[in-house]
Amino acid sequence: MATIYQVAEHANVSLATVSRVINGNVKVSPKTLEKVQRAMKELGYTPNSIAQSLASNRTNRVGVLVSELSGPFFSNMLSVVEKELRDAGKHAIITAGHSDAAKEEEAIEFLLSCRCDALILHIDAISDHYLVELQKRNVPFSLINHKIDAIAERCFSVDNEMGGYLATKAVIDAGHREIAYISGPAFKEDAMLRLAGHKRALNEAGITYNADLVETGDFQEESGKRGIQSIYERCPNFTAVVCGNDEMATGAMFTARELGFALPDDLSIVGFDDLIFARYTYPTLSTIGNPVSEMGSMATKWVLKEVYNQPCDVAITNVFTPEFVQRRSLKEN
Amino acid sequence: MATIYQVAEHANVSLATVSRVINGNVKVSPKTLEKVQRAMKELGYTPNSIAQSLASNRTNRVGVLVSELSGPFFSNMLSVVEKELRDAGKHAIITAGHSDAAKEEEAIEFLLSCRCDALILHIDAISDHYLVELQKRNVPFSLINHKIDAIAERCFSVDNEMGGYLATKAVIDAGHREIAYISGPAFKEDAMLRLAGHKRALNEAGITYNADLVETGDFQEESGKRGIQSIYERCPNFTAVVCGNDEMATGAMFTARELGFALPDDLSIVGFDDLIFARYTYPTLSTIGNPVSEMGSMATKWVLKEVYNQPCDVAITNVFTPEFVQRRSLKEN
DNA sequence: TAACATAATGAAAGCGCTTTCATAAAATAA
DNA sequence: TTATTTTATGAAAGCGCTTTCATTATGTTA
Repeated sequence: MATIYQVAEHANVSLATVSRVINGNVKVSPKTLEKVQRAMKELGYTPNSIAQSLASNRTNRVGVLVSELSGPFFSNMLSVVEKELRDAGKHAIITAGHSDAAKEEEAIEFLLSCRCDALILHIDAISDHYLVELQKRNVPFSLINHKIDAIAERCFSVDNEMGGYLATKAVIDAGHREIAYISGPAFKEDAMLRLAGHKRALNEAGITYNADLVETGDFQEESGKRGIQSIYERCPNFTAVVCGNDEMATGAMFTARELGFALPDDLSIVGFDDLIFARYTYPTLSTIGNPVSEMGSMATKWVLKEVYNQPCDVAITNVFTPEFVQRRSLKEN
Repeated sequence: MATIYQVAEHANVSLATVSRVINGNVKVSPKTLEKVQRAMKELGYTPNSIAQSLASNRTNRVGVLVSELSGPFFSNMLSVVEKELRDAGKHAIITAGHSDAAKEEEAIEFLLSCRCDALILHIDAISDHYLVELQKRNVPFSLINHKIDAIAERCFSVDNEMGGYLATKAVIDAGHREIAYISGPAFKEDAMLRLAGHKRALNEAGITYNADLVETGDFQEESGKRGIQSIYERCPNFTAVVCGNDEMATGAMFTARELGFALPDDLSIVGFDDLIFARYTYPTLSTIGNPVSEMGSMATKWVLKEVYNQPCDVAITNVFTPEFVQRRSLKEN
């Protein structure tokens, strides 16, 4: 592989000049520019990014932490983040935190030890305190799906309360009054916000909140099965169930059938997230669109702008508004 | 961040000695070893991987090319590959080729320009010739889901012919005789092998192959819809349809219902790949398990062994045997 | 034209490591 | 003990770039 020295010699300039045309931040005369570019082309030169990083003290690495690498929720987001970073000439170093505080911190330490220029974090368990501390270690980071007021400008999230509200409102608008709710775990902020939105919609419609109609799951499919089972045993007369996410909704669908409900005629089900498989379930799942890719994109743009000083063509949006996605699993009552 | 110099000074040895304990390949006396290790700990030293790469001419980067970053088929594989590489201290640089020859070549050039030590490739469109040429450019690579006899030892694939055979055999064993087939595109080797397996199963059962019962799709859901529609218009009396992959199977399911089939009573459907959503469809999808994660794992192990000379604890398997996964969409006729 | 400001270029140091080669210390043989 | 081999350590070059600072070439003003 050709080096900058060979290009310099071939173009009959110094290597400093070659470096300048590579980086394009300092002016060189049109004449030498052309000479150098021709030399680079003739030698098939590509800059050695490792050497660039070492000399410039920029690794061009961006650490990305998500809950899971596999699974439908994140793969779209990763795909977007990765693409935008690559287009900007940066490398994504991707890790998973598995919704566990210790593992998440370990993953962040790993990313720091890689000397990432910046981090894009989707965390589930780490305390706000840790993140505020992290800020002081002068590695810039942006946050997805989590909002901390102290650093709101670098947080990108969906309005979960609004999403919860919209889900339940759609169900109410379809004529349902006895509405079960399977929530995500209490320690997850988004789960609690969605539940809060549910309550607000009930309240607005003058429906009294009934704790017997609510069950707490863990966002996994199995807990959707258990959730609907428990609620059914307590009060079997609900006509709709709103779930904290799509995975639990598919579990609820499964068990609802086992319990003898015809779907969607006897029971309407609504999810949250609009995962890819929401279109494959039967009946297809009505849900709340969670713009996870858009959040990823925005978090990436923030990093490119703030850390790498790249111009940003769109306005930075921090909070995204969710939308109800109508499919077949919600039916008029 | 502490550098090797500071560690050397703190431990009162030369930086060459520190380098030796970091890499552990040359012997240092127990006494100095201990001194250096203590110094490293006290200073909180972590080696700068960029500097290591520059000096050693090893980037510790492994390029990974898949068809798509998002979507269920690859996310599991990526998850496995990424984890195994990280555990080995390597970085994965991940790209997508989008099943297009030009884009795939471009992606490979990109990975080469990143100076990857090795590549792990899942290609759809690139010619064998290109790959054989690539081999001469002295970047080692392994191949997933594609077999080239000239470099078989670095190819990791499932026995697609066998998979196609098993799918159709299961349908025949369930008593079906009029079996439709929706194939993947003709230019994809795996699609053709699956179809060949289908034909073999028919042949073995004494069923005459009827081209009217076969339609070619593109492995996307929509083409499953179109495929079953076309076949239905030609000969509407089939009782089962075998699909080249799960995506087309879900499309076929959808349109089958529109055509008035009750599933699985009037029509059995079998897919291929066992994607995550095969468990969410209704009825749940009988399919062929494609060990895509295992192939990814094996391709990674091959790279670690051959390129980085790391010991490998398991035997290298090049060809994986698929298995039929029984669910509800296949019913006795 | 002289005097000065400005733009373009080059020389050289340095980024944090690895690795070769030379040397000093320790172990072994005679 | 001395000579010889083996082992551990250090000095220094070099990996391919960026960047500062000094220098030269060019342009501007009076």
